[in-house]
Amino acid sequence: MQIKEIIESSKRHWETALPHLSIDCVVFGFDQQQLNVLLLKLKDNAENWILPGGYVLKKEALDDAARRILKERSGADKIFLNAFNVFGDLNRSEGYFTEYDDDLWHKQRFVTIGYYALVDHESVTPVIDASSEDCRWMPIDELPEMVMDHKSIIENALATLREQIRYKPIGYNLLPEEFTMPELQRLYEAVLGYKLNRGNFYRRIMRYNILKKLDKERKGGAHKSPILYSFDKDNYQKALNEFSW
Amino acid sequence: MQIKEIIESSKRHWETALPHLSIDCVVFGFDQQQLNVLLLKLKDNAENWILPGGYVLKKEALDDAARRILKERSGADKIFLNAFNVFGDLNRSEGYFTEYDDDLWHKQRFVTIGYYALVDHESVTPVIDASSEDCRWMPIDELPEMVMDHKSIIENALATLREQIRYKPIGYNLLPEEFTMPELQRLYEAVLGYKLNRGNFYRRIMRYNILKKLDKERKGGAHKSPILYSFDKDNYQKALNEFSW
DNA sequence: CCAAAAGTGTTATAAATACACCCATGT
DNA sequence: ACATGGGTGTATTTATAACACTTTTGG
Repeated sequence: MQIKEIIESSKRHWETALPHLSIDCVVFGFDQQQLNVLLLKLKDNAENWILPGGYVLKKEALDDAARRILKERSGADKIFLNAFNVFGDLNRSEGYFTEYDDDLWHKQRFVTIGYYALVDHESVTPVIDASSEDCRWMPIDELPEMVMDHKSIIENALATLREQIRYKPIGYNLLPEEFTMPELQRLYEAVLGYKLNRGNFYRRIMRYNILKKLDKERKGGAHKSPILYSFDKDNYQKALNEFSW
Repeated sequence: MQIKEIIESSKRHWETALPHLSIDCVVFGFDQQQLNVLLLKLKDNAENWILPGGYVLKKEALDDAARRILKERSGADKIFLNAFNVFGDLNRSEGYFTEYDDDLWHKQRFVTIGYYALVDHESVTPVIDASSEDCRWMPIDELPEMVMDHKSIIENALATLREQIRYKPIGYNLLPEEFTMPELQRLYEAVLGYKLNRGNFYRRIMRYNILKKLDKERKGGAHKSPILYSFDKDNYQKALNEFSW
């Protein structure tokens, strides 16, 4: 980002957003192989990547801000969003923007709200905005160097996701509308980080009654066409509200 | 609180604290009978109670702020503190302080970080500060009318506590240094809201290996003196870090 | 003696885990 | 033919729950 652009955006932010408060989104996406996180690379910031984040408008609810930021960054719309932690240490942005004036927006002390989001990999077109030189999916087990405490924010989000998956269904927002059983299983394995037994997974998933079997198959593979499923929205929501997985 | 005092504190807060950001503490204490929450009643605020809360100093980490606020309000020192959620809706403080000028600190739009704290009931002396007319323990199943969204913040904290107790040990900060097995069981029952089987509870607790049996008993009861225990700090910490309860 | 506490035994039930079998089907 | 997918059977282990019995002990 050019100095001029930074100064410009700084003025705008002071006028429109709540100071000292930011939102960082850990956006998880699944590409049928592995779990990925959406990351940005700022211009002029060497090799360091950054979480898509933003600020809360003065008349905007926190959750709405997270949704807006995510939409701006990824084009993703129907998403599962959850505030999972707050990061408010003093030293978390130490050493950044030191060469700028103290009234620069970005140089404030920030408390950031960590949101994690589950999005369908396919429905997302990473948007490279004015301040970024790159925006892309990165696999969670090969994260690049990251700015400030952003890597530990991701690890914290992943730990939360792994706890959640044990007693709440996951997948509604990480998979396309229609998907197959092996795809769902691979998603679970990617989140948990280990293999699951196929037969047991099948029975367990079926027992929770959150799937609708569609009357069609995914053609074109090299082998037997797998059956397509979609989530039963009502039962899925019901399962989300209980906590007994 | 007198108008004059409000105006005074307003000036001070603008100088020392981060705007738009507050902390509210749900302080749980156990009195051998039931689970209680520490609540305040503001002067001039009719029948409405409020959570002990405060603001984050400009050069103060979030967790430190929560600890400080709690110490000021309760005198409690060695406490278990945990940020459990953020409350950032627009309408959460709507209708308060409407009769004051817009530059009043308290009239800002606030995003509040909810912390829950577990404290030893005995070690706390509720402090009635300048702005409060009352400060006391209230049982969680008989909460009074509360200001803004504070009642739902408590319910959210309690739900979090009930989830936590299923896979992490609870009690280190809710019980005195030395305690008996029946006391620990009553604590669990108070948190969960239902009775547990004694024999099974005994075995389960023992299996987790977090208790040190002391070589003495609690004398003076009407019946057989129960054995005193304390927590084995190392193993307790280890159990906290795993997540397999 | 009585009531609470401590510790253990037993049994039923449910859940998790690991394997294995059979059938279907697209190339 | 064969690799993948769908569906089910089954045996083992582990966890949870309900209940009961015994012994100890303070008053």
